[in-house]
Amino acid sequence: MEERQKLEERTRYEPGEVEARIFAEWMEGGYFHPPAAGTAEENFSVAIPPPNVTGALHMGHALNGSMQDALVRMNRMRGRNTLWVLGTDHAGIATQSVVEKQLRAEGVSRHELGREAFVERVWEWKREYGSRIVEQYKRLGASCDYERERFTLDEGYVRAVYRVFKVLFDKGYVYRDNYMVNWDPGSHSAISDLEVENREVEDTLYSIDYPVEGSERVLTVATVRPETMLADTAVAVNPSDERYADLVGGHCLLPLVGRRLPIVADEHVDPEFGTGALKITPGHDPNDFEIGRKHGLPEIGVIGPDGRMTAEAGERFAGLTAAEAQREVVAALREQGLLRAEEPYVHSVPFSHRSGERIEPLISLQWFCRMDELARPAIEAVERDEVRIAPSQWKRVYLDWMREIRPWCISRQLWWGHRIPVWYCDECEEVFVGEEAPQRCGACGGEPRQEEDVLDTWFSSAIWPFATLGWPDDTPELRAFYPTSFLTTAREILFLWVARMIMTGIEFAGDVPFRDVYVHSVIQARDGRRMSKSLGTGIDPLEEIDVHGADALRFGLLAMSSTQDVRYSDAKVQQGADLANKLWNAGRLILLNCKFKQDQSQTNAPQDQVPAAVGAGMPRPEPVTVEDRWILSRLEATIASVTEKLDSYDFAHAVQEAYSFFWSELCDWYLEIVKPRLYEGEPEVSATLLWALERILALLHPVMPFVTEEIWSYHPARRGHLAVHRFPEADESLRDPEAEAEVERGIELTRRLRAWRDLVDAPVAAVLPARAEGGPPSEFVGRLARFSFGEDGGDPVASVGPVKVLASEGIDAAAVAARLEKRRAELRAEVARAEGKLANERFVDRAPAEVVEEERRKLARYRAELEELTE
RNA sequence: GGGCGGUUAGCUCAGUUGGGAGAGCGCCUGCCUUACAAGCAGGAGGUCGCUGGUUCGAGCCCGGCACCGCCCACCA
Repeated sequence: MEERQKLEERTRYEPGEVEARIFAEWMEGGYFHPPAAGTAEENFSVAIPPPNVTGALHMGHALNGSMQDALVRMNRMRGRNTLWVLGTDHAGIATQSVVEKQLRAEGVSRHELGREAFVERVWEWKREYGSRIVEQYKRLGASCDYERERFTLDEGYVRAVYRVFKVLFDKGYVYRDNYMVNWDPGSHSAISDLEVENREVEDTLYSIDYPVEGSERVLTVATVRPETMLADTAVAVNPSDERYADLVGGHCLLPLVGRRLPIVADEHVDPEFGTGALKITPGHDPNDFEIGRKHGLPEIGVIGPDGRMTAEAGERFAGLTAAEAQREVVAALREQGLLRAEEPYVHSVPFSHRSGERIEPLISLQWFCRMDELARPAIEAVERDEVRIAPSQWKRVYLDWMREIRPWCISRQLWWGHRIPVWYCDECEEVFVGEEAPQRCGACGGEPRQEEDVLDTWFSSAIWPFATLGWPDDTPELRAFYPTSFLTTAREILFLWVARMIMTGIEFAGDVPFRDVYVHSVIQARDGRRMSKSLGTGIDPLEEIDVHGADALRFGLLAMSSTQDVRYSDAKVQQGADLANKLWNAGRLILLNCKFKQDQSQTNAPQDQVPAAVGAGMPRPEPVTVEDRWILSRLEATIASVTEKLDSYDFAHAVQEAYSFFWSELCDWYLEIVKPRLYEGEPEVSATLLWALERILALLHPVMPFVTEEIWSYHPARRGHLAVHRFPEADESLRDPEAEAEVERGIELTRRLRAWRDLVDAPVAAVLPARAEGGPPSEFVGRLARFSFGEDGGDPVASVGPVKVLASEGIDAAAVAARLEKRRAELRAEVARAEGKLANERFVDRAPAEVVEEERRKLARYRAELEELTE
C-alpha cells in the first residue's frame, strides 16, 4: 500500500532516482555472473571489445555497449546461460604516455626512474584509475559479468600471451629482423602499418643535380626530404628510359658527401615523373628500401630513433634534428649551385595514429610475425561463412585485406606491456624463447638477459576471446563459452583487431572466436564531423545519461544506428526519454487501476534464478471484445517482428517498431478505448492489460532495462526481476486478422470523423448526431470522435465514409459546404488519374492482373464517393 | 590511383522483391479530457542531386555527370 501511494505521486519517470538502485539490485541478484556450465552451443556469450584502461566511455562504447547489452539481455531472458566478458586493455602507448606525463609534471623522466620503478608506477596508476571505465559501463546498464573482469596484463593473460608467442616462434612465424619500419618519434617506438594514417601535406619538392661521374652531365633527382640524400646509395632510372640507357651501370657523385652512387635500372621508377631519375635511400624510404634490397645496395641510416641526424650523416649535420638538417642541406646545395628547383608539392605523408607525429621510416631490428599461414584458414572461415560478417560489403573488405596481408611488426620500444619472452645470453649468443625466464644458459652457464621490447598491444588483444576464458588451460569457462556468439564492432578495428582474433582463434583455440561480426555505423558529431577529443567534437555519453537517463541514451543510439554513418541525434535520445516517461505513465494507469487476483498468477518457477529465466506472472487473458482481440494480436505481431529484427542486428527498426506499437496502438488507441471498462473495474480488461504490460516491458527490457525493471517492480504478478524474466515468444494463437481489420476500420473512421470536425470547426465538446450506414461502427468510434449514432434525426449534411453527419447546432453550414467542395475536387482528380491509367492499353495488358484489379477497385470507390457527395 | 558508401520534408534519417513517398524533431491550429502538457487531437510541408536509358509503370534497375564522406595504395 505504501508503494502504491508512491506510484500515484510519481507522475514523471525520473531516471536519476532509479538507475543506481536498480543496478545494485541486479548485481546483488548475481544475474550477470553465470556458472561455467553447459556448452558454447547452448550458451550465449560475448567478449566485450576491451576499452583502454586510460579511456573514458565515449559514444562509440555507448553505442556498441547498447547493442551488445540488448542481445545479451534478450538471450539471458530466453533462459540461456549468458556471459558477457568485461575487461580492459593495457593500451601500451596510451597508458605509458599518461604516466610519463604525470612524471614530467613531477619533474622526473621515466629513464631517471628506471624501468622497474616505472612499470610499478603504471600499475599504481592502473589500480587507482583503471576501474573508471568499468564503472562507466555500469552507468550505461551494461550487464557484463563484473565478477569475471579481465585485464590484458593480469597474470593468467600474460601466460596466454607468452604461450602464443612461443608457439608462433617455434613455428617460424615470429622472427627478428633488421627491416624498414614505421618509426614513431612521438612514442619513440616502431609501430605497425595499421597504426599509420596518411595525410595530405604540402611540402617543398626540391630538384637536385647529381653530377655523373666522368661526364659533364648531371642527373636531376626530386625529393621532399633532401636531408635523406646523405643516406643515398644509388640513383635509379626506368630500364626503358632511353634518355639514361647509356648511364645505367655507371656512377654519379653524391653532392655534399662525395659518395659514388651506382646508377641502376628499376621498373618502379616512373619516367614521367620529374626527370625520370630517382634517388635511392634504402635507409629512410620504404620504396627505396625494397629497391635497395633488390639491387643489393648498402643501407645507411642517417636519422636516429630520436629524430636527430646520426654520425653517419657527417660532422656537419650530426646532432641536428631532421628539420634542421633539411635547412642546412638545402642551404649547402644552393651554395654549390646544385639546387635546380623548389616548388610546393602536395602529397600524402604517414603520421602516427598514436602520437600524431610524422612517421620516420627507418631500418631497425624488430620482431615480426609472418601472417600468411595464419591468414589462410581465417580467409576460408569467412569465405565459408563460419564467421559471418554483416553488412555484407565488409566481408569483401576483410577478404581483400587478408589476401594481401604482410608481416606484422610486433615489437614496441616501450616499457609498459608484455615484455617479449625472449632471453639472450651475452656470453655465447644463445637465444631462449619460452614462457619463463631460463635460470642459466644451457650452453655456457651465463645469465640470460630478457629482451627489452614489449609486444604490440594488439598482439595481446588478438587473443581476447579465449584468453579471457582461461586459455591455455582447459577451463570450464572455455568449454562453456567459446566460441562466443557474436561481436559488434566499429569498422576501424576490422583489421587491427577482428581479423587477428579470427586468425588466433582458429590457430590456438581450435575454432573461430565468434559466429557473427556486426560492423556498426559511426556516430558523428551533430555537425557531421568526426567525434573526436582533439577537435572538441565529442559528446559525452555520461552527460547524456545524467540529463536524459541511460534508457533514453540507449534507445536513442539504437534508433539512430544504421548501416551508414549518422549524425548524433538529440531528438532520438529525447524520443527515448519520452518513451521511458510514456511507459512509466501507461504503467501507472494500468497498475493503479487494474484488479488483480492472486490466483491469476501463474508463477511456476522459483524466482530470480540463474540461468533459467523465471516464468511469466500473468496467464493468457481471455479477450472479451474485438478491441481486446485486436491489441493482443498486434502485440504478438510486434513481439515477433521486434525479436526477429533484434536477432538480425537491425536495432534501429526494432526499437522504432516497438516504440510505434506501444505509443500509437497501445496507448493512443487501446488504452483510450478501454478506459471506461478499466475504471469500472472489469476483471477481463485488467487481465488483458496486465498481460500486455508484462509482455511489452519484457520485450523492451533489453533496450531500456532500467525503466522497465522499475515499472515491473510494481506489477502484481511479479515474482522476480525482469532482468531474468522470460523473454516473450510470439504466441501465434493470439493472432487475429479479422479483429485487426475490424478495429483498424474503426480507427480509420474515427480519424476521418475527427478530421472532419476540425475542418468544419465543430465545437470541441459538442457531440454531433450522425447515422451510420451498413450497420453501426465499433462502439469506440462515436465515443472517441464525439458523435452519437442514431437511427433518425435531421437531414444529412455530409458523408464521412459510411457515416452521414446530421444537421445540428454545432455545425457551420458554410464550412461544411466548403469542405465538401474540396473533397469533390480531390475525388475528381483521383477518378481522372485512375481512368487515365486504366485507359492505357499497355498498362492493362502488361501489368499484373492484381495491380490492374486494384486500380479498378479504387476507381469504383472514388466514383461511388463522388456520386454520394454530389447528390 | 583503386574500392566502398551517401545525396529523399526545414533538420536527422527510414524506404523490403519496381505498383500512388514515411518516422521523429521542428512548424501551424485546437485542447490544462482525472496515466503522461516530456501529453492529446488535427494539419501544412517533398519536381526523391542532375541527366540519359530499360519498363505499362522507377526513390528503387542500367549508363553518364556533379558534389560529400570513408577505406586501401610504395610514385620521388
